[in-house]
Amino acid sequence: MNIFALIDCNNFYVSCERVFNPYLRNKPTIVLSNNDGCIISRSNEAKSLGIPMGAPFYKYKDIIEKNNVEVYSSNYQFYGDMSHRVMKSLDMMIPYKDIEIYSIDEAFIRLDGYGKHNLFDLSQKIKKNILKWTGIPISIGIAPTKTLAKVANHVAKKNTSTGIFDLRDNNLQKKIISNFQIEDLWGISYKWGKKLRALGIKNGLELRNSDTKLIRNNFNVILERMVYELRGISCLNLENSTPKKSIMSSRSFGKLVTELESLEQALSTYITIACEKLRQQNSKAQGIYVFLQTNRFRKDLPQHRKKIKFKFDYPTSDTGFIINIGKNILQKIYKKGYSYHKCGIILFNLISKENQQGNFFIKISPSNDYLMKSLDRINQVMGSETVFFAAQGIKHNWKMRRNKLSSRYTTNWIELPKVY
DNA sequence: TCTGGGGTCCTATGCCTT
DNA sequence: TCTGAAGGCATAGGACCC
Repeated sequence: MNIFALIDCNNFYVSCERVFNPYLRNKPTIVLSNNDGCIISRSNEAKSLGIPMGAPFYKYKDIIEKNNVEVYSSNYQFYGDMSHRVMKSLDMMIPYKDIEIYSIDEAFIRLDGYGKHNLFDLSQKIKKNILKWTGIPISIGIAPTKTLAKVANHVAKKNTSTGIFDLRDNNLQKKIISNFQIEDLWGISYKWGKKLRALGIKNGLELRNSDTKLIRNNFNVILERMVYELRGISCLNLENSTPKKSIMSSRSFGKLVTELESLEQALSTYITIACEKLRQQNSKAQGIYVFLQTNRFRKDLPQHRKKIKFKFDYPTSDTGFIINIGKNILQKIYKKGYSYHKCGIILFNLISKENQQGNFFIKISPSNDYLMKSLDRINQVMGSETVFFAAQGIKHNWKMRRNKLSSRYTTNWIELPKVY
């Protein structure tokens, strides 16, 4: 029998901040997105104040100030390391092949072989150890399919004192999903929710009971699979981690930018970041998208947004080469007289370095590969941005806002927590 | 003043070839 | 040489996830 469990960290970013700052415990706390734009993680206390997920920060400033809500800028270096600790802990209790790291704060595990054991006890052990080893509280949902494990986890978080919920029983499944609004299911959001409601399908049970052909014709194979998953028939297995197929790097600017020179600096920086990631996974890119946009929320300002795609003559991971191409494209899409809010790049059609095809007409010198390797090594050992490209500039007046940043407690010697 | 960043998969479409 | 059917392939865009 298939048994899946979904391990999900509770209010992950807030929980990370609380690990090294016990003062925050029981205090309403939120974490903001990049550029301090939106609210992307909330403690339970903050949730009960009515602060919604994904809301623009500035719209809730009043409530936040009135209730002394603690506010943090997002600190991905720190959260990434904490995530790694959680997954590593899991790895110490469950065979590696039975774990799928699904996102920064979630993992699916397969527990087929544990059918005879008491799964509740096992779950309790996992939960207890992860809290002890990392300081992060988690919830666990158990079910015969991934989709139902998601549902179970939701119930575990909201309606149990243990943070563990077993949804293997067929009748229990029906009862629980009949109380699940259609949009609360994994894979269904606003658009499809609206369309399903128009067909008279309003909750999980109604979707489970719907005709798969009807769903396939009106939607797609993803939703059809979901109907089966809700019926307890597993269609989605654990997925192995594979190298990325595209890498994106972009940021909103701290303030609006008008001059091409600043845009070029920002773009060069994003290309540098993306290329580092590219080389880290041993890949080369076959093309790049460059995009540039004004702030769509500023109705009072003229709007301009454009993107251009460019295919390289041969796969590359050479930062300098890609910066040159990126800057050329930027000059084409830049129009004077607009205030820009964001730019970025996507490296696409990534292939493994080993599978790189040669080119009859162009001699590809390996020397730049060595140069990039040295550059990565220096920055790894001496700290990021020890060596950088002149095109990135020095002043960086376009840098994003991060006014309430916590320390990188676990990844930077200077910022280690201090005990007095 | 202030609205994130980074991904994946699927389908429709149009062109080309058989 | 023309025509229509059908499949392959690339691409853009839409939907979803955290």
